[in-house]
Amino acid sequence: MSSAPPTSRQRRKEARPSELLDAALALFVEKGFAATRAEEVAARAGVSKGTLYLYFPSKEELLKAVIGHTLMADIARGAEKLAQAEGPTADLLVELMTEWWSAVLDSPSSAVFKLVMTEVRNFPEIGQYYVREVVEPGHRLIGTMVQRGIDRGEFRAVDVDCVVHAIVLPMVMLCLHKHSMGACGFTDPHLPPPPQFIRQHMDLVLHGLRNPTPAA
Amino acid sequence: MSSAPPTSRQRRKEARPSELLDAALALFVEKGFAATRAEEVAARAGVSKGTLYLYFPSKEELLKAVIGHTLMADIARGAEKLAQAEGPTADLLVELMTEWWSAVLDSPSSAVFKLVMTEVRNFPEIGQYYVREVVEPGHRLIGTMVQRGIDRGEFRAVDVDCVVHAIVLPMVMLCLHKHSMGACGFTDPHLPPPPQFIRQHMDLVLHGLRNPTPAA
Amino acid sequence: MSSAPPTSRQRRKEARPSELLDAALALFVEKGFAATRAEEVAARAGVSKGTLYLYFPSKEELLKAVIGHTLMADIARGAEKLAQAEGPTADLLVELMTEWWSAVLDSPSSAVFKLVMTEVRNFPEIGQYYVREVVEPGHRLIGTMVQRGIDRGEFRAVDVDCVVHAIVLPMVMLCLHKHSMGACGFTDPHLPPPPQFIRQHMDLVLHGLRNPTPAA
Amino acid sequence: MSSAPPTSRQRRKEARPSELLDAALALFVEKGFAATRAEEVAARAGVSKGTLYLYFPSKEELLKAVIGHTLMADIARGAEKLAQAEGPTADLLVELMTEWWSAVLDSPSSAVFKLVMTEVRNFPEIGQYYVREVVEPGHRLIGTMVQRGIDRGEFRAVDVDCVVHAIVLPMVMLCLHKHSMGACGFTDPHLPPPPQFIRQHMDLVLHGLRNPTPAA
DNA sequence: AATGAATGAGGGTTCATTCAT
DNA sequence: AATGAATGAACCCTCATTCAT
Repeated sequence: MSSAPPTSRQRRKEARPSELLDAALALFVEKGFAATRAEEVAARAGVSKGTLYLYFPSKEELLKAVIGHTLMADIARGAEKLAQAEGPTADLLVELMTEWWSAVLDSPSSAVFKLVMTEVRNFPEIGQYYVREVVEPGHRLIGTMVQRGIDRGEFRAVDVDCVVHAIVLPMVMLCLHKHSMGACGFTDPHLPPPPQFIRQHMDLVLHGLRNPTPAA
Repeated sequence: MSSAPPTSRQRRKEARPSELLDAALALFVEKGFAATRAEEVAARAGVSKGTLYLYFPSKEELLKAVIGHTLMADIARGAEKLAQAEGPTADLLVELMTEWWSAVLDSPSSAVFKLVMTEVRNFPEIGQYYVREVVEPGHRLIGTMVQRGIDRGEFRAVDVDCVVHAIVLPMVMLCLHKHSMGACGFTDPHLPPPPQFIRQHMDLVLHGLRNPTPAA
Repeated sequence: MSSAPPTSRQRRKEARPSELLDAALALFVEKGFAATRAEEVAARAGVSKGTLYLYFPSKEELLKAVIGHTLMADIARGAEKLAQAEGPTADLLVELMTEWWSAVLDSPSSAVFKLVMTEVRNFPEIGQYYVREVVEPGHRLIGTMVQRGIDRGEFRAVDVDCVVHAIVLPMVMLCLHKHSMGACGFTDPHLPPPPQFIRQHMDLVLHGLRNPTPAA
Repeated sequence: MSSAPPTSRQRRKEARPSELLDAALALFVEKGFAATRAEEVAARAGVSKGTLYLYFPSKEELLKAVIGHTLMADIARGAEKLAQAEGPTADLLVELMTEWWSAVLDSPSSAVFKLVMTEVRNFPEIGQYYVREVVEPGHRLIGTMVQRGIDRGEFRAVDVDCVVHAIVLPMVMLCLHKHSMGACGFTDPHLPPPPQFIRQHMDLVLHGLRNPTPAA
């Protein structure tokens, strides 16, 4: 009955918020929230200034929506894969981290890290959201894997949280770098391309973890 | 002739730029460059709006001066210490890194990392300066130490650049965190206090480096 | 042919302009013309923004139509009654003024006085219309009655125009008050309810008119 | 010591708020609050847009200040004169009302009545202020005079409040008219010039008050 | 050298009006 | 006839910068 084919007008209306959020993310990360004009966001999404305000009540609400809208999908997808994994923990971790972070680095999600960093102090709600939805689930996931390695006798009995940080922080830095120095062409000549860097980094950390006398 | 003892007025005058730079660094890092009003900087430095423009021709020039003014000292000091060090490389690295980064984290220098990150894309000159004065000297210094460990047979023959990154990136993240999420009270409950975190992190990395058959 | 009973759609269509005018009058008087949004008028009339523009080419034309549409009927009705009246002039005036103004105060017509007052200076055509259709007929009507009282020896030979003003101005103020201070709950505690006020006021004025030696 | 002659800069700064308030009153009454642009107010006061905001934090605060700033003086002056008056009550009332309202009509104060009327519904605080500072003191003052006339046997024992309204409402209407229809050139041809109208009006009302058997 | 009043360009937001559906 | 998405001119307000004192 009500399944009439959506008119082009309707199709636009449904796509609009997403288009605006994408445009906003790109610009907020590039120039900063304060230095981005609402009109620029609209223009990049291909609409006029007024239209932006049809979908978001203010620039600030747009910012919050940007944070909420992105990452979600990627986080969920990562969680699933990690949870179902089988086999030697070290291999698993290397494989999954390499894959997941490579994907994030290639997607707009990578920009969110910088956006949160630059804007939390002006909009603390952003921080709450980020900790709850990103930091904690992520930390828990990886921590579980590391603990599994220890429990199985594959890893030394190290401090789990510290290892998680050692794994994650450089990855986050990579994301931050991509959207700051990296985007300006200041690519550190010592830095290999991301997937390779990630693998090397994981190897290094896991080498430090490996139990010299496995299940002996 | 000009060696008369400086009057309090003169002393003030010489201190002004530095006071303004400190104020500017704090505010730029807290609110972002674009969201910081020139008058706020002046007020925090205890002078009037007009006075700011007596010392810096524009807000943008003030930003560049802020970047240039800070870090310098800390970098130089660190370089000296590392260069003169003696003894087993691992111990040296742990000791010096712990000490230097702890100092940086406690000083306003730590803020510069965030400032560069947030503003490079709007002012690329900042990036050039940062790479030349901070990234490269720092990388070279630590790289030299790692190489020394390998040369002496203390470390495995790993990729030096990768190790340097593994050492440095989490430290930089710590600085970024301090001035973003951390400043909002979102302290990761898994994160130990900085000096301890640094030491743990260095231990982990160096454990991964250590040669199982030293000088065998 | 066209005498088929009007469908509900047609009935709607004919009622539309009137519903819009009522909504517009209420809102223009409440918030002022400039502060009223076209969409609010439409919403209060139960139609969409676009529909408003089907009936009125612009917000300004809507305003003019509002002025023209109201009052007309009330004015005409009052004129008729006054013209046919018989008996002692004082009684007639008291009776008719009390009745007519009470009716006006209870109807939306009372709002027009305020609307004219607030908007003439921005739309002078409103003033011309108001003077021609309301002020002059009204003044002439009451003036005729007063003159009749003087001619019959019932009233002193006062200045007719001045008396008309003395009668009318407080009534108009009552209307203005109702839609400004009164609508905000600032009812003057000294003010009796309208019909009683009108009667008292008429008594006072007519006491000042009455000839002490009638037809002596 | 601190009585240095005020520089021209200082003199301007002190005069500014007043100049802005005068400009604002004139424009708000002419075009209505909503239809007046902040820049117009500034321009009429001979300053730039930004300067307006140096003295008033928003357009709305400017409106409130306008109401509060005007009338004050005139009200106070009127109160004094009325209080000190001597002689037959009727003469006193005629004299003082004529003089005071003529003065008000010639001053910018007369505009405040219209401003309050047009804007109360959007800014109810205005109403509270107006009732407290203008309506009630004024009513009390005139009421006292009328009561005095009754007490001395000069006036009939009429309803005092009703008389006060009969006296005042036409005067207020005169003020409203001056700044609405009157300002558009729609001068009622039956209306004599204000001072004469006021005197005639007072005569009419007092004739209705006068006791036919004074002190008999 | 220091101040802070003044400026005016710039950016967020609203809303009358249009027009494809 | 009716809708409501889209537009863009207009308006409030901010703030970097200037300059008379």
